[in-house]
Amino acid sequence: MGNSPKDNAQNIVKISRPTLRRLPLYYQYLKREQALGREFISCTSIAEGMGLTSIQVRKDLQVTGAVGKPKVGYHIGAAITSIEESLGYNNTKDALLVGAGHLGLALLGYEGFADYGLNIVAAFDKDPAKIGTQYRGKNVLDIAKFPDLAKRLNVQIGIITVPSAQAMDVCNLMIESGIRAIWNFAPVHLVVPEDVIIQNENMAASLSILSQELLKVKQK
Amino acid sequence: MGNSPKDNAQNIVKISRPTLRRLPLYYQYLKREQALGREFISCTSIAEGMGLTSIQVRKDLQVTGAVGKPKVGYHIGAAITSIEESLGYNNTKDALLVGAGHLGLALLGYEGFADYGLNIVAAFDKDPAKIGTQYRGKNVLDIAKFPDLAKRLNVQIGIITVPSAQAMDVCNLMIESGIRAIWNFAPVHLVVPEDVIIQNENMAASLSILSQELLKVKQK
DNA sequence: TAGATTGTTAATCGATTAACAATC
DNA sequence: TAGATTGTTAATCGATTAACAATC
Repeated sequence: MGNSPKDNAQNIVKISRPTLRRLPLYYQYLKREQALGREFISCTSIAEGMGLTSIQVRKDLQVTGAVGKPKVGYHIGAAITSIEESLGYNNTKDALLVGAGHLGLALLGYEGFADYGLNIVAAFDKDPAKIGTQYRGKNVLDIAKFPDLAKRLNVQIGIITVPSAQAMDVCNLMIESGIRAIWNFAPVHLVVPEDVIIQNENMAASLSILSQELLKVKQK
Repeated sequence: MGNSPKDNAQNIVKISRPTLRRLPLYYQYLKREQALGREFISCTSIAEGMGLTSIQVRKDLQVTGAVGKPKVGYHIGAAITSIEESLGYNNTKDALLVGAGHLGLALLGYEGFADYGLNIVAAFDKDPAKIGTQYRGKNVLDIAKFPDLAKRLNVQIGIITVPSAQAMDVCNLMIESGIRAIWNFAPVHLVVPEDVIIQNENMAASLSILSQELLKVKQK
């Protein structure tokens, strides 16, 4: 019945880092094409629209389990579902955010995260002026309440948007409160136990790539 | 006089993408060690502190032109300077930002960018309620004034922090105004001419990596 | 001097690209 | 059917890791 050796591997498929970075982009792109009323799309077309090669698109979609038809291409809806499943977008995960500054509020209020299965439950801060306020229907709570709430809701994801100097303290607090994965926006290296996952959002890195490219162009 | 074949290559050294992403992290780390009063550091020590291998650290520092002494390690100050030079942190670049929402203001007010040679001159928005306001001494101006100011100051870098739906329009406006490099925070694929550099800050990608790791751990 | 640590060349690993067969 | 497009296997490219010689 046309079974591939992948069928029994199911969810356990390891997705490479570069592919993992591109999948959300496909997702965004396909969603947009779908909104335009399109039903099928070839990987050549995706590649052109996204500035990649068609082979890469095929390889990437393959790891999600998406299947296309020769001469027709991929069913957009099915491809979207495949990506959603392999990235876990469909089972929503709760998160708590610490640091209700502008960046924190930007993340707290960003509705787009729902698409990626992320629900930021509330924000925390130590500033009395911020505690008790709301932003887009979400509360800014006293940081002292963090451990209690995290444990009660069994939240696994923490988001750090405090200044660098406080990031390590917040990180420790999170770990003590049972947080297993930390999305860190402070430009510091956080030291964590083996079993805690850290994902650094490193804006300085992107910036470096940008200025490097700009430098290269100027030298020509 | 111990000249290496790299000496005449000077600034033209191509730095690989992965290295380019790590260099700012070394920079941050070394700055912190320097602040602690340390003068020399071995790559083993850097590697341990940052969760990398010592060989990788040596290779990375090498492309910046940093030179170490056997048994002593790298002079921290000199290594910092090397990174600064190869990433262009020392010649400050002006940038204009469009979209004075929370994310935009977070970037506008972030003092850390100065370290990376980026100076956000002003923000722009179309919302009359925001136009004319200030944040940390920087003005929020009418988007209508963008082309004029960009041309007059000969600004090369534009930062997009508007909602996805408006990003492409803003992008076009920037290009018409002479912007050559765009740092895009909207989760859309922007189509630009060959000679315009786009750097997408793709939060969804980082988020995907985080949830994927979390998924993997759970399955064990 | 002896030993630690850098610098450099070689080997491995993984991701991208190319080629081509399978198929609707 | 013929041709476009997928799926898959092989070849290339580049980055990481390993090994070792150079040197303070």
